[in-house]
Amino acid sequence: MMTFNDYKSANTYKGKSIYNALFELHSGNIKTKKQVVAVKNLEKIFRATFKISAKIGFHEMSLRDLCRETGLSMGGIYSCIGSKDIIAIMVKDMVKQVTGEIIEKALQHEDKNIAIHEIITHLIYSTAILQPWFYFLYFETRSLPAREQEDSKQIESLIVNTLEALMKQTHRPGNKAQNRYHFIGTMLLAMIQERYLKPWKYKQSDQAIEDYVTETLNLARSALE
Amino acid sequence: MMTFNDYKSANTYKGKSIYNALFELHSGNIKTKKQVVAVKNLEKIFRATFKISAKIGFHEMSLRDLCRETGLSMGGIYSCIGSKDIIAIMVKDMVKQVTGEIIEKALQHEDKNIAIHEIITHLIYSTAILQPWFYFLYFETRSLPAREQEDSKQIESLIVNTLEALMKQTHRPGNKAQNRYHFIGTMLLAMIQERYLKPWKYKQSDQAIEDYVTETLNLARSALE
DNA sequence: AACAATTAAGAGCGAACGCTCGCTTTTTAT
DNA sequence: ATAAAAAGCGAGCGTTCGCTCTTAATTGTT
Repeated sequence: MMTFNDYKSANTYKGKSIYNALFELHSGNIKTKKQVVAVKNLEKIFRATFKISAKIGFHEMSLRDLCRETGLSMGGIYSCIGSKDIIAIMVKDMVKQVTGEIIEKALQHEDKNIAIHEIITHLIYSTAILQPWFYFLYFETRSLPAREQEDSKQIESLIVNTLEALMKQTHRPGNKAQNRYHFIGTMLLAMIQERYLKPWKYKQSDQAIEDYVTETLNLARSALE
Repeated sequence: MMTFNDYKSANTYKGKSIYNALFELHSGNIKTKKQVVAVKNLEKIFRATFKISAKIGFHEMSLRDLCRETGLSMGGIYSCIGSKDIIAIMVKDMVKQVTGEIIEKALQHEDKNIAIHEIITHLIYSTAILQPWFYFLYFETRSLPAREQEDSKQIESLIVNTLEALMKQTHRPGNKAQNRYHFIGTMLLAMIQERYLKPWKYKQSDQAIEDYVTETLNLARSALE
């Protein structure tokens, strides 16, 4: 099994690079011209947003809170974002992109069992690296505009439906699990989410995360027998 | 296995009775003297709160939204609640009481396997009957005062720890699951929560809920083998 | 019918909200 | 060195917030 550190060092979205991706994805909403400047401030803004929102929620976070935490002024913040609400949309778009790429890549495997393992493993690792992003989207989906809310829910159903389809394709006759694939897919997603939704339970995460993956894969195996 | 309808008709907290319990639990915060009047309005207030908060979140719900949805005035609302924030605390207290009673009752069984089954079954049934209450608490725990937040998290850990302890007590030597009881307990809680956190996936709930219980019990069984 | 106690109403309060805009400072190019 | 461009600043705008308080209506009792 791939270790967390191996995955991390090969990952596209660690450190500052995610804010570069964000800048390219949302250049229309960003008045700041020069990418290096925008990226520097976007990092401040999103770090602060995650920190404050995790404690009190996105809507309760005022832009004055955000000024204090980032060290930027109102004007500085508003030259990097279109509006407060757009922050949430930007998070959704990043999460959607990351998740989509993981699934697309996994589906290229001939062996469907390997694909299932890869989706579970890479999603648990990715949601650990980008924990604040995934956590934020889960709790703030409701404050997105309706159209973006749909988008957010589709990320979830893409995961479950992909897992379900892959499990069906590995179906061996005599296996008792025939009609439970959707339920098992749901359970696997729930376990992926459990890990990034309750960070206080998994503080020493880097050490234990491979065990978490192993246990989750074991659950899948025993449920499928 | 007990059917949902059997459980429902024996349940203490269906219909108006939950608001009577709420009135007795929080009489200190309620200015309205006569219980029948208070209960009538509390029902309106909590129904409206759940409806609006589920869509946009508790903090985004203004008291003017609440007036519109309940048909009450500001004065009418404030004679039944101490403040907006106390609404969230009242929900937390109800959920805590309901969950505590289920676990306490289940622990009276001699047979630990029956106790485990009963906790899973009754929690899934109860969280279906009181879905808006449990859903609300999960998403709004962050907007509670710190002390009440702790209280809310303890409800979760009580469930997981109880399940873990019971599974340890049923441990048969030769069983491979020795060190996984906590993880399995976590998974079972995640499946209980999955059901009440994603209501749009389980609209036809009353029909399928017994299947959901069966599948969850199956997961527990296969994980423990 | 008269009166007291209770409940409902909703205008209005100060505080805080998201956001704008005129201005200053810093960076870049010439 | 100088001018132009970009970034950063923060007071202040109109609005909305949670909540209070006076007043009116309703209810219960005699």
